[in-house]
Amino acid sequence: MTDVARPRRDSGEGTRRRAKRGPGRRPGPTATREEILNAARTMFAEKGYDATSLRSIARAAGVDPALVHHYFGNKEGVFTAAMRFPVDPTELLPRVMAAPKERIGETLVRTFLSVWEDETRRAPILALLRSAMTNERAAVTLREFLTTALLERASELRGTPKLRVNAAAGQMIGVMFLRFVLRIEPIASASTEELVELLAPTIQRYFDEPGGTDGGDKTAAPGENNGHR
Amino acid sequence: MTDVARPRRDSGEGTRRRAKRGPGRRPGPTATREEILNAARTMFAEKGYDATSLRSIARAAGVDPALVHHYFGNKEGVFTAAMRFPVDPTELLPRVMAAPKERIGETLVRTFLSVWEDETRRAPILALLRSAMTNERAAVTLREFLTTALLERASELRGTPKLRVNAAAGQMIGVMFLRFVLRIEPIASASTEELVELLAPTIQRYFDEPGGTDGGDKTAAPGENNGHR
DNA sequence: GTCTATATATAGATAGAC
DNA sequence: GTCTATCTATATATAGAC
Repeated sequence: MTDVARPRRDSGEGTRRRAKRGPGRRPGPTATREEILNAARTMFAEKGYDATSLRSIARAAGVDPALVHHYFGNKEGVFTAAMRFPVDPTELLPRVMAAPKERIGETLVRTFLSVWEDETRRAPILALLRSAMTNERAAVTLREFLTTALLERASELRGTPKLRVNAAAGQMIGVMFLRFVLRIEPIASASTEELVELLAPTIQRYFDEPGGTDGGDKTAAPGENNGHR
Repeated sequence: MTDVARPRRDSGEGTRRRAKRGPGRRPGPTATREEILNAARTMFAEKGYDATSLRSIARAAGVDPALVHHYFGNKEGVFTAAMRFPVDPTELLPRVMAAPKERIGETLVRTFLSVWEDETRRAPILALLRSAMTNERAAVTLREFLTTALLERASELRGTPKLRVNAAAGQMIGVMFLRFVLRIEPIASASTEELVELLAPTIQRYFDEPGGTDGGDKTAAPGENNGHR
């Protein structure tokens, strides 16, 4: 190697990070931790787990990479801290499932959309989705959340066969994928009302007919676990 | 990981790659290129674009990393070469869309499933899906393929509004995601027949009712572009 | 609590020997 | 056509100064 090995040696002069500031703790209460988490949520949402670096999170948050490490230990620590799910199913799900029998489809679609249209709630969900595609740890996190917190409880609350709840979830997730990830038209630009018109009957049907089109489904008896796990 | 700096200096003795062999071209016709592409398809399917390295592809294919570069130039070259889509929509789609009006749902679900159940055809699709989540190049590839090769042509062939075709695609993609990526039960273990029973009526409905539940849809006239893009 | 400096690993890519 | 060796960039992680 020639002379290009270590190009910089001075500190705080040739580097123009953000505002010039001496070392040591900043004055005032520390909101830095939350800023890092917000930046991390955005980064994980955009790039997924593996492609998001601690350095890029630090850069987005305007802090030093070592500070991120200081707060959360390592990348996985940042991830699990950032991925506290932004929807509380224990509050949201019973409210949805308590809808009148014939409006369960519309209620569910509207609730689902209201969460996804909200940028601050969509980001962490997208982060989990993106990361679950390529990272086993994220896949386990998402699978467990979906299964125990949403799907199984929805099945129990309404006595709907789990397979049909899965199908309804697939419909909603698939549409969100086309709308927000691939941004395929015209569904990416459709209004909430258009989507409700389009999807509510499908969701309604999954929750309406416990036996499917010709009664061949294996069903989960309402309020009772049929031993599927 | 190597224990010290440069542990090996000789060639073909201390290294036990696969079989011992001298340098230079191997005898016989060269199937190496295809082997590399097969390995690349598997790797991209498992890890996505960014997390797949040229070195890991070479390792999986049993060749030297430099050879991968020799054939395909760079990582993007390997990707586009590996991602030649394993389903030919110009052959498959008209066959599906020519089904009897009342069996379009079942036909489409069965065809879709037959592709996804086939490991060799599922791998490259999964690769595209995974990569599209985190990589813009892959997202563009997948969006263009889905839009021009599948969705718009399906809409034209049947005169179905594009928004409804999008919804049908979302249903299928979402279910495949739950089944093959997240492996959520019970849909991950459901049989083909169960899935046809479950999903065919939904797909059928999207292709059946051009006006939606109360006629509010914007429609695409058959064989004519309504100027949505 | 926040920073600089650096150890260590691995990525994509190139040059050139055989 | 296939390989070794190496360059450059960037990743995660750690040590310790202030």
